[in-house]
This record gives sequence, structure tokens and C-alpha cells, in this order.
Amino acid sequence: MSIVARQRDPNLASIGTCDRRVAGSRGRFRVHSKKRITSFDIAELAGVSQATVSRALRGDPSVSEDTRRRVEAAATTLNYTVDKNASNLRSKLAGTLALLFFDDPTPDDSHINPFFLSMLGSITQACARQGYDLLISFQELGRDWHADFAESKKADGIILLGYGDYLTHASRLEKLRAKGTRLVSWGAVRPDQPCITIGCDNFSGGRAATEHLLDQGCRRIAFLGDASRHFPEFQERYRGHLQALRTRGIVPDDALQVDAESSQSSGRLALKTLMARAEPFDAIFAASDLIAIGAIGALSEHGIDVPFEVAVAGFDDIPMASYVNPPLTTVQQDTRRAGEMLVDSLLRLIHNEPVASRMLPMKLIVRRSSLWQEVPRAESPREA
Amino acid sequence: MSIVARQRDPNLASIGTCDRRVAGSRGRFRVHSKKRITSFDIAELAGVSQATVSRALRGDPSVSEDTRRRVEAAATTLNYTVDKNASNLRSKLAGTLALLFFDDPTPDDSHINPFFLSMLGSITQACARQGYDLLISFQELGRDWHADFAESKKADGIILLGYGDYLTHASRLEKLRAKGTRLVSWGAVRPDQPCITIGCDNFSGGRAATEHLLDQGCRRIAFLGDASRHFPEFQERYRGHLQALRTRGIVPDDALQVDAESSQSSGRLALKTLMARAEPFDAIFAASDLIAIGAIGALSEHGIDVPFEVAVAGFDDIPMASYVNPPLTTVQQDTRRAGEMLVDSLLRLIHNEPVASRMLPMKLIVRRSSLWQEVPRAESPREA
DNA sequence: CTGAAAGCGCTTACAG
DNA sequence: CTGAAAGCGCTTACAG
Repeated sequence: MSIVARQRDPNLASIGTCDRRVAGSRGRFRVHSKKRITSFDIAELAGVSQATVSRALRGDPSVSEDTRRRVEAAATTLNYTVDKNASNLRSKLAGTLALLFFDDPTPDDSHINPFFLSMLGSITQACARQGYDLLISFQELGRDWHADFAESKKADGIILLGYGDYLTHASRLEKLRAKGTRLVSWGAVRPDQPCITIGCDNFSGGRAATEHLLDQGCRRIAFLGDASRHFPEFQERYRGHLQALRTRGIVPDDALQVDAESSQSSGRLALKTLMARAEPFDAIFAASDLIAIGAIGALSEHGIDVPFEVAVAGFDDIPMASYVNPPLTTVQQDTRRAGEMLVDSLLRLIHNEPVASRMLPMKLIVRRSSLWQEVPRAESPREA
Repeated sequence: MSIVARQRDPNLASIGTCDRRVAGSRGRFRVHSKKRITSFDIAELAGVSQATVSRALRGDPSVSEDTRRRVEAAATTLNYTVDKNASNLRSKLAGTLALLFFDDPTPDDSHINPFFLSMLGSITQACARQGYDLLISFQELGRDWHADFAESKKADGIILLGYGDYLTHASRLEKLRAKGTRLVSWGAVRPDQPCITIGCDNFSGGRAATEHLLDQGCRRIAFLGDASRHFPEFQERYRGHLQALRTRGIVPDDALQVDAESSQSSGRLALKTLMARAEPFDAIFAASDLIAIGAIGALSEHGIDVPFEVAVAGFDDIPMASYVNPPLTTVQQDTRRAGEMLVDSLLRLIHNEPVASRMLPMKLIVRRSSLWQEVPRAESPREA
């Protein structure tokens, strides 16, 4: 045994001939000074092979309990950490998920949309619970986005997040899929989605919000939000809205739909556009809370009272919604659950387990912005 | 040249003897089918050595323009992406920063503190601008946190974020530093900080808020927030608060300070504690907006009007602050700037450039929650 | 300006 | 249960 050790360390032979103080001075041999501590160092200290160190540290069941303990002790002593790059290179796994975040940096708020911030938080936490790291990357929507994480082996899979214009993405998503990239996205759950998608039940949410406004006695409900194919989630909400109207025998009026993207400034602008049309309206269903909050601001500038003159409902239930004045009625999306589902689905994809797109239930949260009952309404506009 | 090629690919020799169809059928040689495309494939296609491919793709100036173009074309053709694990393993750089996020998961809000969410957003964006990826990791404050990113070579440096009890961290930070880990933290900028720290000018912020409240005529200003060494940022704000009082000749009253951590529920609780003490107070300076918002909620439950009976100021200027009722006077921290500074400082550290801790200027944002002037106050409590 | 060769620090068949 | 050996896909001196 000692012979083996001697063979391994040529310096050992010279110790006998060394001055005692020199030999005693640390660093005479084993001069790891600036060198990284590797599994070989642990192996030497624990008296096992490097391969065994690797197995022990990864919890391979074939390693004996006794050996594992010795290896772990040695690793602790030397303050050793496995080099992830080497480990990933060999195993072809990264232990990391990537979040591609698409944000249209609207000029007014350099702040990120609070809804997505909340999603981001829940995704991060879900990853942590699963023992994965999360790599975050912002992608400006306009630019050519690169999702090299998977190909470059930095991440095992990708989560796409953002109000996306999926039409412009479709070809890229297809390309990624062709390469075998594991991919899940947050968005509108539809049969034609190019990848596994987790999303809120936008249709039911839109219907519930509009039904609620109808229940309040509103008859001319404006929809603020881009209802085109470019914003499938908004479009679903709009479809739900239309369905609620039709079920009650109300003919939708195109003049009451104004495009808007999810920001306060856009909501404010949409309200002004709506006012300029001089169409009477008694309620607003905004495709997102930010739009709703912007619209409420514009309404109050026009001296229009919410909810007594115009009832307002939003979508998302961002934290701010319960603090605006009046508190905002909205459709809540369970971001915590959403984050969990996204991470869970992606991991299933990575492990080649069956996965399907899924729709998460929404919940209508009624707050003061939509409540007319308190004061009976004098002159509510009739249907044209 | 063709001889070299022949040596490289033993299959080449047999082509002549093969049935034409077999030789023609793709996959007879070069069976990359499931194999990853590597720099060797690019080298072959571009007619250069693998080393040259590596140089060309990294933009090494020694590569000729012509060669670079050929290599890039080949890479595009084969849809090649550099394997980051291999590249990092060799170069010992990750192109990634890690964000260790310390959050005390308070029972009431599973949501992340909005202030940090905003910091997270700005840090992510700053990283993107610098061409770095960001690895995010949640650390529960109570637990033994592991910052293995640097050692495991997944990240080139670490940003620490969170209202930290730095005393409990100090030893760990020291250990990391000893290992040579690049580290910057967000927090209280003090001479005794164990690492480079970027932070708001909490002292001036606290002073400004209290001076403002004094200017409004308030005389008994309660401070809601943990003012112990365990929350250095809150402590600085408290110190600023005390200084403002003393400058005006007001003797601080310990009975007006109530511990609270940054959450609404904690703010609510602190307000109740304060009320239970039966000490008169005419204003509240909360160490954070969340505390302030919680306190306002509790005040309104007690039928106490804000701002006419009690003026309130917070700290942070989270997005919600301008939407609560009444809108909250607060001390704004420039999160965008903060994120930039953190990333910038960390990169300087990584590049061995000189860096120093820095304090960012704050800005008092006066909103309605602190404004008494509108209605002259009847019975303001006198100093004891 | 380019190539041949070594090696980063692991994991994983293959043996025993 | 453990070891010897190969090799993951790059980067980087070292030559020329």
C-alpha cells in the first residue's frame, strides 16, 4: 500500500533527504496552491479511486455506505465542489432550465409587467423545489431571438414566457422542436399551438368577467385589448366576452372594441380612443389589469366615476389590482400554480414522460370597480 | 490533401468497392445521425483545422477574414452551436452571473417582495445588456445556504440580494471570499461590510422622510421597522430618522419604535402593537412600503384617517405605492440604476478592475398619505 | 495566419 | 462493490 502511494507521488521519495524544516513547511509537496481541487484529490485523501469519488458524490447506490462516508468527509475537508462544466459535458445534462422572457419594452414603464414578474417568481421557486437552477434571459420581442441555451447545453429545456405574438414565433419554435429542444410555453392553450402550452382558461375568464358586468346591469361593455390573432390570449378573452354577450341576446358592437397591449399607457390611450368614438358605454372589460388601471386613470381625468358611471373589470389580478382606487374587479390567474405546471411539464418532457398542454382554471375576483348595486343607477344607456 | 483526408476517414477507401447505391445512400459514412455536431464537423466542412474553427467562432483577430467567413458559413449550414460546458471547462469562464436571492418566505404573502422583484428585473436586464446570462437561485434565509455556483464553475460571480441579516451571513461571506469567489451584495453600505456592497443612501432617506413629516407639523412620529443590527438597512433608515428628530430638537421616544419586517402583515401587526402601547402618535414612518401599506390598512380598520389624523411615509417606492389609497409618500430607490451598478461592479471584480462599494442617491416622493396642509389640523398632540 | 497536441474535470461503460 | 481507461467538446500554449 505504501509502495503504491510512493509510485503516485514522486516527491515522497525525496522527503527523507530533505531538510526537516523544508519538508515540514506546508506546500513542499501537494502544492495545490492555485490549482483547483479535483475528484482526484478527494480520491487520494479518501483512499479510493477517482471513479468511486464520482459515484459516491452523486449518490450512486452501488457505493458502500462506509466508502461514501469517507469520500464525503474528504470532500468536506478539502472544500470540494464538483465542476458542473465537466460533469455536464460528460453526462450531457445541465441541471438547469432556461426561461426566455419576451417583453415588449414599452416606452412608459421600464418596469416589467407585474404579472410576468409574479410568474417569474413562481417559476424560480418551482425550479428551486425541483433542484434545478434557472437561467433567465430577456429577449426583446422585436429582435431575432436566439434560444441557444439548449443547443449550447447550458440548459436541459426552455420555458417561454411573455405575451407573445406567436405567429412571428411559430417558425422558430418549429426549428427548435426539430432540433429536439425541450420546450414549454405559457400562453393561449389551443389545438394549433406549436409546443406544449400551459395557460389560463382565458375564454372562460373573459366570459365570466362579462357575465358579471351584465349581471350588474351593464349593457354596452367596451373591450380594451388587441383581439387579433397576434395576441391569442387577449383574443380568447375577447371570444369569451362575445359569447357572454350573445348568450344574453346582446349584439356585439365592433365600435366598442379598442386595441391595446398590456400597459397602463396603452390602456389610457385606448380609453381616449373609445371616448373619441362618441359611442356610449357603461362598462369596460380590459384584457389585462394594467390596461384597466390605465383606463381608470383616463376615466377619472374625464371626471367619469368608476364604478357608478362606468364599471370596470380587468384580467390577471396583479398585486396592484386590490390597491387601486376603486379596487379592481378582475380575473385571477394562479401564477403559483402556473409556475409549478410549467416546470413540471418541462421536466416531464426532459424525462420523456407523457405531457399535454393544460389549461388552468381562473377565478373571478369581484371588487368595487364593477359594483353598481350600492347606488341605483339613474340614466344607464340603453342598447342602440 | 486527399491523402490526408483518406487517412482521416477509413471508410473512404471502401467507397470504390461499394455498390453505388449503398455509397450514395446517406448515412453510409459520416453517420452523425444522433451525434452532436462538433467543431470537428465544421472544420471538415470549412476545410480548416478544428483549432481554427474555435478561433474563428470566438472572433480571434488572428484568423483571416476569408477563413472566418468560411467557418461561419459552415457553422450556419450545420446549425452548429458551441458547447458551453466544454468551452467553459477549458476556458474556466462561464459567461454567467448568479443571483442568490434571500427571501424570508413570510406566511402571508407567498408573493415575492415587490421591491426585490423589481431589482430582479433590472438585474436581469443589466445582465442581458452585458451579454451575460443570469442564474437565479432562491435561498431560504433560515437554511444553510450554499453558493456553489462559483466553485462549481456555473457562474463567474455572485450577486447577493435580500433584506439580509448580515450578521448570520458574515462568516459565510468570508469563506466565499477566501475561496476567491467574486461577490457583490445589495444592502447597507457601511465600512464593515464583508464584501463590495451597492445600496441606497438609507440614512439620508430616513432623514428626508422624517424631515418631511416634521415639515407637515407632525411631532410624534412612530418608526415601524426592525432597527436592530440584524437589519442594517432598516437600522440606517432609523438612524436617519433619529438624526432628523434631534436636529429639530425633538427627543426620540423609544416607545414609538416597533419592530417589523418587510411585509404587509408585519406592518399591520406593528401598528396594532403601537396602538396597544397607548402612546400618542401623529405620523408613521415605515421602514418599507409594505410595512406602510399594512399599517394603513390597520389604521383604517381602527377608523383612523390617513393623512388627516396620522400621516404616513414608507420606503422603496414599489409600484403599488402610487396606487394605494391614499397614495403613499415614500423614499424612492432607483432599482434600474441599482441593477446596473450591481452587475457592473461584479463584472469589474471579475475582470480584476478596481471597484468600491457605492451608495445610490435616494429621492423623496411626496404623495397624499403624508399631506396635512389641505385641512388645518385641530388637535395635534403636543410633545410630551 | 494556421495546425497538432495536450488537457480542462468529470462520467460511464467495461471488467473484475 | 470498486478500479482503469476512454472520452465528452472544447481552448490554448507551442510551433511554424
